[in-house]
Amino acid sequence: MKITLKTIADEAGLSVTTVSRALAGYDDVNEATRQRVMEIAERLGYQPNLTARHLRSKQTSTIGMVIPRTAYFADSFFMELLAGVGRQASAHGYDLLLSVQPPGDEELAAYRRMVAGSRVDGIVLARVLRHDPRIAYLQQANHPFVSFGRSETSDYPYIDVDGARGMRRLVQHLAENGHRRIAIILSPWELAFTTTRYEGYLEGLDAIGVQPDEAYVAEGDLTQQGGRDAAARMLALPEPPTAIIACNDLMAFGVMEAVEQRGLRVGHAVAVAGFDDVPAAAHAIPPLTTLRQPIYAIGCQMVDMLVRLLRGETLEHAHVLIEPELMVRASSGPQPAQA
Amino acid sequence: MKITLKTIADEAGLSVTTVSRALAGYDDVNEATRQRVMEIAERLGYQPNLTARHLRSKQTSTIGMVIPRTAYFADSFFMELLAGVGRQASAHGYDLLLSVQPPGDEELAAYRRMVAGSRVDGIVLARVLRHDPRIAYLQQANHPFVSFGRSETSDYPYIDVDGARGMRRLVQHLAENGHRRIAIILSPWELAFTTTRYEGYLEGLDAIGVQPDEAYVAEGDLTQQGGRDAAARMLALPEPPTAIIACNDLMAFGVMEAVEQRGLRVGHAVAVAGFDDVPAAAHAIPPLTTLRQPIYAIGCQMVDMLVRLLRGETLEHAHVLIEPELMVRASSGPQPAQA
DNA sequence: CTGTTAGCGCCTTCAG
DNA sequence: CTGAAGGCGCTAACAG
Repeated sequence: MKITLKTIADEAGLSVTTVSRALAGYDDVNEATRQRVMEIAERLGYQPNLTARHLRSKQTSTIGMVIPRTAYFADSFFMELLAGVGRQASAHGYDLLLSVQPPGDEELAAYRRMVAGSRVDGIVLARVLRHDPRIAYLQQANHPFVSFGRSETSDYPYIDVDGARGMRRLVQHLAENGHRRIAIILSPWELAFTTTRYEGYLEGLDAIGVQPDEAYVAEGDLTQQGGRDAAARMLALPEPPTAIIACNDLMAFGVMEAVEQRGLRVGHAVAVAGFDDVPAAAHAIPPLTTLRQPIYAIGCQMVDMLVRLLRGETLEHAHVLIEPELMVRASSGPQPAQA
Repeated sequence: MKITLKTIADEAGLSVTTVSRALAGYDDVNEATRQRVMEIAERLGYQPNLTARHLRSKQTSTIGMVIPRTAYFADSFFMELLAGVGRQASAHGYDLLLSVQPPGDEELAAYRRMVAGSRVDGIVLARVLRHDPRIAYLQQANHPFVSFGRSETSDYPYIDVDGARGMRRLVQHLAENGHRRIAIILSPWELAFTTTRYEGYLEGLDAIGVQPDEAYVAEGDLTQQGGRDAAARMLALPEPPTAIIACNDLMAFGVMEAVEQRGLRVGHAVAVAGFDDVPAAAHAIPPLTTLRQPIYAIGCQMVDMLVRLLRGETLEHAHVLIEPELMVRASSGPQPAQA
């Protein structure tokens, strides 16, 4: 038998209203009455029905997050983000509603259920697309959200890693190591960050006085396999690149495979670099040079922003740009680099 | 403005009831009427208020999970479990409600909110204690749940890794490599699995005809630091162990540190083994011999069990025991082992 | 085939 | 200081 306000009211010979107010700490309740109510509630182990409360109050103290069930779920990106989001949500007294969905229509439907179904107060989302239907929906529904990643076409609160800056820095680093033929394996174009990273790459080349070469630009699918295939094609060119940048670490691991399959040594004949700094990057052989995204911290910060939004505060900094940290490791030789 | 059944009812000149039934697909609605209702709902982008529906139906299609915010959260245990649980919950059409809490009273309170607050249909929990107040609560509240781990004192549906069997196997492996002085660094006693693993260790020693020695048994705290300290003490004994088992990989990494700090070589002078097979185990130097727990798969299976429970089915196998796989790697020499 | 009534459990006016 | 009434949005039983 569930204990409700009514149970307590009957037991105390009071009305539900009074019990509710006594427990809520209103000051228009006789102190003796309150004591009695509290005592009974305690004894019966009363726990308010949160569903009912949410229906009434139109607030849920819950933050929503939809996690795509994709092939490249294998990379730990969402898990780490989730850890940060969960951690900080907890700190602010929020729970997390999670929906794991195959990307596409079902994913969008999950957002609709959460938002229009009044299950969450706000939403955190990641992996922004250039034309992102989720964001279009959330904006049109006027529902609070913060995203990891930005698209140029519209304005909303986000945190993003400054991919352009990171890439410029990386190209510079490779140039300092003597490289001129620097290739890049991009992420799919529909991902918003692809554009900025590509621009950074081009700017980096420009800064070192190198003409971009179409043959040195490929589009990958973020998987290790994809990285390997793209790299294999490039290495078969008459003038193969001496350095290959991949837009994530997973593809970079694939690049390393391709380099070795050609009988070349990573960090010597060919420099390889990634993006993310997943845990495995430091343990790869050789350790992978990469641009570190502090995903856990970003998750925390997104929640901070979102909670402020939910409190009705206005964000002084609605657009946060974080510089990725260049982790120089042995994969980006040629000269022996320290781990 | 939120679109509710009433919005549609007004628009269509019908009662809320009829609209509800039309959308729910009842067959006592005029087909023409249904078409009209559906059309309007579609046009207005109607989305049922799930909170209201849950209140009415007393079902939420949501599975709850409370994640402790502990020091040893750093190990990826909960993240991997969560991935499995999320994956499979999604497959069954369930969402996940997550509450990250500091362990202790607040943790229990989170369970109470979820259960008594009617926010979830069932609960998945992990890291069972010998006397686990969460389980006591869930049993008393008669709320469906499945746990990863068992306690001997009471009966409920669980999945567990057969720690005793794993330890017997591991001790045997070490004995085959010539070890007789085999030490163990246990997890805290309050964790239910500590007992079974310790028993397996003792049985393993018995099987190879070795008398257990109290000096070779220590209690660790599951952290790397803790493993290092415990191992350092043992290695300082007049007759130090030649093999050290740690109850999780994190502590095993600490053990490896301690061994090296004493100027000894892991896998040669001293064999080291862990439990879990976290991703880093295979990449450690030398790679760590360990007992693999298929945590992701266990998460999936727990949800399968739970969903069956929620459907009112009875579980033919309410107690599932999984054998951990012994991953033999170089850390458990003496003779050079293959990775 | 459709509408009225009722209630899930809670909270917030508004009377008394 | 306390209670009655109303409604959040939805659905089920019962009339008509």
